[in-house]
Amino acid sequence: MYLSKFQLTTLKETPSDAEISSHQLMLRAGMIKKLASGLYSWLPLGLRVMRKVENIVREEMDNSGCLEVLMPAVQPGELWKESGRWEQYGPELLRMKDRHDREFCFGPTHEEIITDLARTELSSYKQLPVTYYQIQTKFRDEVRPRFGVMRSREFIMKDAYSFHTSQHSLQQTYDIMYQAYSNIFTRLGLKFRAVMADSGAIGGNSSHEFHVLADSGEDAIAFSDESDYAANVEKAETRPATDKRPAASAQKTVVDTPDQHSIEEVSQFLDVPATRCLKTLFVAGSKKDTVVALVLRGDHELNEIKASHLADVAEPLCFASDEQIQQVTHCSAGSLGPVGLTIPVIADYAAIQVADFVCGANEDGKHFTGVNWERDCDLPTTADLRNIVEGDASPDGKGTLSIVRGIEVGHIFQLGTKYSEAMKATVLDENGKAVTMTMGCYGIGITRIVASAIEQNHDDNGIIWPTSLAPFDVAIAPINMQKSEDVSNTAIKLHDELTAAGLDVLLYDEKARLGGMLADLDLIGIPHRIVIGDRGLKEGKVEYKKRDAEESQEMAVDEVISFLTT
RNA sequence: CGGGAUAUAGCGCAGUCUGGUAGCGCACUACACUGGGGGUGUAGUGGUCGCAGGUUCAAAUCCUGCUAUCCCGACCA
Repeated sequence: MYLSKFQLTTLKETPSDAEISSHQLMLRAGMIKKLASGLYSWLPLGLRVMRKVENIVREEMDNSGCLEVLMPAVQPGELWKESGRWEQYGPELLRMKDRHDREFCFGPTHEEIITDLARTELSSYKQLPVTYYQIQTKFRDEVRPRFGVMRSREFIMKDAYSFHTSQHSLQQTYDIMYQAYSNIFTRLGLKFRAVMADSGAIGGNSSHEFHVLADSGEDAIAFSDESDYAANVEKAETRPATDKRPAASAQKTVVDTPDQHSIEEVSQFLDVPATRCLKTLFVAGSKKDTVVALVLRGDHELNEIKASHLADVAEPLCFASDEQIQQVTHCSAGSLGPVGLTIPVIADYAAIQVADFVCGANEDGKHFTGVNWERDCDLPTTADLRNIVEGDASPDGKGTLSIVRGIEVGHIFQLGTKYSEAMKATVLDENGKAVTMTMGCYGIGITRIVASAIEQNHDDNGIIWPTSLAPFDVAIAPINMQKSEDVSNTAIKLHDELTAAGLDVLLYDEKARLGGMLADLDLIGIPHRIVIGDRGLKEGKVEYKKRDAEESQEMAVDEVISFLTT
């Protein structure tokens, strides 16, 4: 491809409304252009990358035995009413009416449509299992679209749906999809992790999220250094400690702590590490007008989802009001502690492991030091109340946990019969009896992958594409091509021969100074770059540099060709 | 939906307080010079100042209403 026949519109300045690197770089490189909030046009350069992602996904899905279909983006409301989601789905569902006043929506997902397809197309167990997939535009009317195509309203997704007559068969396909997803992200050249989702709720391996690792990711994920365990931080469980609590060595003492409320303040004021301070939070109980005390180690954070699942605690979680706290303790939040409380007390597993701890004295401006469970107050019931932190033991008992940030780009889960039952999707089994099909569902955010690949691979100069995603494989930057026949001939020769060898080559044949060319090529992230100049050609050499290499190297023209094509 | 901000050329911004015929940088066009990281010069193109009303001899500027966009929060696959 000659640049003069392509379209490259790069920006030197960063558009002001782009916050994260991938968004800024996609705009600067001229990959996308915003049309309205959450809506983007894909320009030629960006589309090339997206097609690469699509093709890899498509190949791996095909290799896994899935069948590609294409369903309408606009869907009749009728089907959504049948599944019950017309009412359930909030304003995120873009609803509309046609000229006959019939209701439709722009599909945010396709369970209803595929289930309708399956119930009319499939009639025998002999046709199962089957997995359909499509690569298609979705629309979700996000409350707050942001970060460019990372969280846009219209986006492209690969969604797949499988149909089975047994849980066993579903599990088999699920495992195949898990492997296919791993293959896809490996081929894309991305650092990723499969992470357990909904662990506990449905149990077992019923749901996994696939995350691309990047510091700017919206999710925090915990993984073990010695096993495959990996989970979303908000879902990762902590376990009761197996060690014995250290023996008490200090006396319980009341100390004045005027105006010291937060753990940070108290810990600094008394010069006691936060790990030896306990924080006590009052929340609404599950019975009306009751209050429950939750006790956590000072350096830990309450996990509101875990807490709200406890039988004694109201769901959703609701913190006690100042009046309620006053009623129970005659003091205000900031001086609360578990000593002498008459309301139910639930402590986190880690909190009861602390000896000689600091806690509020339930009296304004006073704290206890040297408090010990059992000796100074009853041992409370214990539960998993907190967010897991770096260094915690892995819940599977193997290794310790590290925490990294990730961008969710894939999700596989077992749907069961939620849709097939509501929509009466059945086939006849061996005995000629109608059975409701069991379903699985597998999504990959195509457009989000493009953005997350950039989040994971860029530097100050621009994007560094993994080779499998790059819009072009090789870029040729000829110095003064318009004036030097040597340079021009070599550039064209390189372009033609590399292209003939099956590489996507971009020849910078427009008039520009070298600095301009290099800045452009670094920005758009082409993996291999060849600079050609008269000076080097006198020695028969051109200059080759890999995008992420520190230094360039001199090579003979033929050498470069064989280097890049073998 | 709550809080905050912005809207002037394709992009980044000044001008608004104090009303008087639209500015700067980048990009773009033409020509010349220019071999190592967005170079220089000369000459150009491009804007009914988000929209609608009002005040005024006169509105980008003051007033009213609306719309769009962004940020923080809540919500959410």
